Amino acid sequence: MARKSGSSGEKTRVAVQEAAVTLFAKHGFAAVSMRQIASAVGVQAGALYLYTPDKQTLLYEILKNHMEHLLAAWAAENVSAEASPELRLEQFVRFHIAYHIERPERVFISYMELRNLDPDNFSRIEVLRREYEQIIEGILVEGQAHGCFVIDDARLTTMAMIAMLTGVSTWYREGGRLAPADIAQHYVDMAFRLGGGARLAHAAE
Amino acid sequence: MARKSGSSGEKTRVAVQEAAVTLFAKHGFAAVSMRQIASAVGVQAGALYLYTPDKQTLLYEILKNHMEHLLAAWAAENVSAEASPELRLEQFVRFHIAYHIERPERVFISYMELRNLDPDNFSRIEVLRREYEQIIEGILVEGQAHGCFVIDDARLTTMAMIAMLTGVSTWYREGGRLAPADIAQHYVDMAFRLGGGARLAHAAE
DNA sequence: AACGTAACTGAACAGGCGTGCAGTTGCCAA
DNA sequence: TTGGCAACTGCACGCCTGTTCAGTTACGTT
Repeated sequence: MARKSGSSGEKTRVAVQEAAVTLFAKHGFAAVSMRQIASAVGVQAGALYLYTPDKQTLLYEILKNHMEHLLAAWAAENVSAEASPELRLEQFVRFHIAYHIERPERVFISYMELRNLDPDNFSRIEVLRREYEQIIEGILVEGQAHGCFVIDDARLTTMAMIAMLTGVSTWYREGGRLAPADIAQHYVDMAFRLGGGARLAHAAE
Repeated sequence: MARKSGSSGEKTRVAVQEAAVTLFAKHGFAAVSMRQIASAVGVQAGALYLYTPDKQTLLYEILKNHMEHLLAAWAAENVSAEASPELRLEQFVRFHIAYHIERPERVFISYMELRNLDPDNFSRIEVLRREYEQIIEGILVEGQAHGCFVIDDARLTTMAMIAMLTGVSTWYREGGRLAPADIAQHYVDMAFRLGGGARLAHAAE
């Protein structure tokens, strides 16, 4: 055999990325061989090099796609920059939780395999990460200026909030005790508490 | 050469663990070879097997030591079970932040390399992790019963708080903008906010 | 129907992997 | 001072690694 019947380059390209994502998430980048990826795709190892110049680039492309898609998805939410910081924080938290719950593997890889990027690729991804962090930091800073949030240290609160929100991907399992929408609601509440503006959202109390 | 002059089994045993911790933290378990560890210790690869039966056990021992030491260190804080939940939460947060800031490598490995444990070792470590999580969950639940904390979902708040607190190890660098004690204070404040008991600690505002 | 090219195989390369073990050396107790 | 053991070397084993490439087959176009 050589070329498979019904084969198409684009289909295989996608299959390679998906197989790599699944395997990297389960075993880690360094622990997965090109032969394992190839076998998951149903192809010989050599064929992978039609789609990536090397293993390192395969990882980089996965992280880059993930971050760019994340940023584009937030942009597509079309949350107006003139909306109140409270509304924007609520929207952001719902978006972040939903996005992270839906793509556990890519999220996992994206902060687990950063150290396996070579320095150049690492700093390219860092730029995108920073850009994403700026979204929430901007909301908090503006909310503080408006007086609707009470924050001691915006940078530290940003880091704490991102850690708290992203943490959902370490324990969430499909079909668990809470539905995604309930989880999102709880995180909205907790984000408001952290921001010192515990009103809105849940109202009452 | 064979035996080195001035050599002692116990010294080498410690050196092996420390070299492994440093290398695992920097490159990941799977990406580090026994030969690299040996070379960092100043020894040939074969000599490592005087101190560990295999690479897997070396990782397990590191995680186990870390978790046991963490639990023992908390116990040594001697925080009375009769103290108020507020006081206990404050003590716990200060302890957790200080501990995690002082041992970044071991902390990093302990949640990064869990998936590289074989199933038996994994569940042994999970028991210890659960035990640690119970400490904070217990404080929150009791505080809720006492009426000094206002919490919707204790389990979820626990996970959020642990993620927030442990997140410090992803960005903290020695000599950074904030001193450890300041960071701890901020995290105490934020923990109280999350727990819905924003009084105490910082007082005023 | 013939041809070019896209898709893929299968073997090969040099090097690294975890681990085992016979042999060598330094240290300490008798 | 001699024996025994603890500490370690150096090489070997079989296997796996990422990557390359000449050869083979299916598909799309002319």
